[in-house]
Amino acid sequence: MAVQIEEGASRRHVLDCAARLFRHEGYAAVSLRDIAAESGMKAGSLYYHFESKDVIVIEVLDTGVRRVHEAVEAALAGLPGSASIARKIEAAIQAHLRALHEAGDYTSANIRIFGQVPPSVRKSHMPSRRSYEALWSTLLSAGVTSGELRGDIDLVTLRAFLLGAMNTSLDWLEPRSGAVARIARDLCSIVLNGASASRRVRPASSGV
Amino acid sequence: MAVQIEEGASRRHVLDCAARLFRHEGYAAVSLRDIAAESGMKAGSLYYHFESKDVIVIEVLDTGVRRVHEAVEAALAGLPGSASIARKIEAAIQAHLRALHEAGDYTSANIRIFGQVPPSVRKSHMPSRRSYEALWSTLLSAGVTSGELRGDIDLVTLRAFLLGAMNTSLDWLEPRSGAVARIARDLCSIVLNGASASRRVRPASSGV
DNA sequence: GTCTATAGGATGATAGAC
DNA sequence: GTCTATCATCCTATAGAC
Repeated sequence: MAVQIEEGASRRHVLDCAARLFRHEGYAAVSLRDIAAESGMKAGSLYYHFESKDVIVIEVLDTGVRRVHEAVEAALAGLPGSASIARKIEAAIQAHLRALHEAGDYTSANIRIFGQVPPSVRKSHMPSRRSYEALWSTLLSAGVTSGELRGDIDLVTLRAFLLGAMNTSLDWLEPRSGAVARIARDLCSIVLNGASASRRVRPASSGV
Repeated sequence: MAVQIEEGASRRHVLDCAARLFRHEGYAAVSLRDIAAESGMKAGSLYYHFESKDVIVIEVLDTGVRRVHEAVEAALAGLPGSASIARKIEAAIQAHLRALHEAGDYTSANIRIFGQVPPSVRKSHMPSRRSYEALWSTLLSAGVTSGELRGDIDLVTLRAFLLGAMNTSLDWLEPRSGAVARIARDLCSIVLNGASASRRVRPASSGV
């Protein structure tokens, strides 16, 4: 048991360092020498743990999506089955944004470098992405079926905009305390009051 | 006059080629040799027209934002001054998405490589971005002032989500005929019915 | 204006000592 | 498991011929 725990320890350490570098520097700007130095190693030593740079990148990408996926699943599992779609979407948005901004380097690195990696790497990573997107498709479809979401909007479009809007928040949101919660509330309000089949719950109180 | 027209012709040709390559391959994957080959030149010849790779990249980035900016300004100028904010936002979204998907390589390249360029390049390019963002801030602020948009949503957040959602459509939207118009309509409907101070105009007709 | 040639340096990956 | 040393290749940029 203890053997198994220790088995991949330094491998995991290298991945942690790689994720941190990719997050802040981007894909192409991070060399194997950089990853090695950050890990307290020399470049050649990395090849004992990984057979190529691509393998490292793919593992960072997959881990990033998996953590967001698990965070959102956990948030949904924490709700009663009878919860409204609105509540579920709000919980999912909150969990996605928290994972992106607070849960470390893998999630941020994933969004940051996905568009920069070679096509072969992206291809290997796509199944993880598809799996997470399916969670959202299921959620939104259930909303349409139950009548809580409008039926006249293409769900692929809605899902893409939602994920796109959340992910680009990495580019401009400085992670101050409470900021993520506020952003999640605003985005949820914008999207839900547009996508919900019912009329807006609370009208804007603009004046006195 | 004819002299001036010809003056920067091959310089412009190089930029066209660079934009096309950056759009499809990303920033780091495109070398000066690639740009030269695409332009029908050798790498060394580029230095007659540009003093560094950074200069080429910055010019591609600035041109990309400028074209979107001009397209949106033209769309707004084509509306009567009395047009509602909703109509103006719809026109702006439509113009932004058309410029992104149909108006060529500079606009797409800009979105694609912005996150990949060195910090010094990004810094040089920021004024162009800020200028375009100001257009949207003005538009949204006018909507709040006139009472057509809710006053309880942070406008920086709204603007960032709108631009983010539109820009990421490059990642997943295959540019079929009519697709852009449909996406623009859907996004506009989602955002406006959430951000508008009035209640939803047309309730979802889900059945017969 | 475009070419060839090359400087000067970084990169991914491999071989073999320890 | 980690090291040193190195290969082969690529890069941006420069110098000088034509």
